[in-house]
Amino acid sequence: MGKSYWLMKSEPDVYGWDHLVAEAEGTWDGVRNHTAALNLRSMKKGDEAFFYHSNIGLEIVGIMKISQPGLTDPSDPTGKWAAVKVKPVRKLKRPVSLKEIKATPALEGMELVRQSRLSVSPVRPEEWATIVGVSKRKAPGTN
DNA sequence: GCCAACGTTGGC
DNA sequence: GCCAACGTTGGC
Repeated sequence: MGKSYWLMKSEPDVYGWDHLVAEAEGTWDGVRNHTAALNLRSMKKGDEAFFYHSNIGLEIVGIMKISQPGLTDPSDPTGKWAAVKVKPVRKLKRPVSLKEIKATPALEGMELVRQSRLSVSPVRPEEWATIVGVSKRKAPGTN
């Protein structure tokens, strides 16, 4: 099966892109929502994920890859919740904001938009390509 | 099994 | 700070 794409949210004042880069490899744990956990369990090694800054920033800042899938959440004493390990791949040339995503017709079906509270969501290949494309262009309204 | 109350997340 | 969306809990 081919590579899948994901979007993972974190509050940057708690754990942001720079934290992940500083660590070189991070454990994505603490997810306590069944839909998000199901998505975590569906990840395969080598899958790629957008790193999204929630609450502060509200934008996709970088791309990471799943380095170790199928882990048990080390922060969960019951051992029922899932986790994965991730490595940073690259920072986007410029962040792509939620506002811009919502303003892009090709992205209005994204889980990020449809279910805003979901912290780990799938991204369709065409949506992934659209966002990467947008990140290579100049931000709207700037010169 | 239904549903009201409550808690949490996250955008605005 | 507010509120909508969603999930969980507990009374009945």
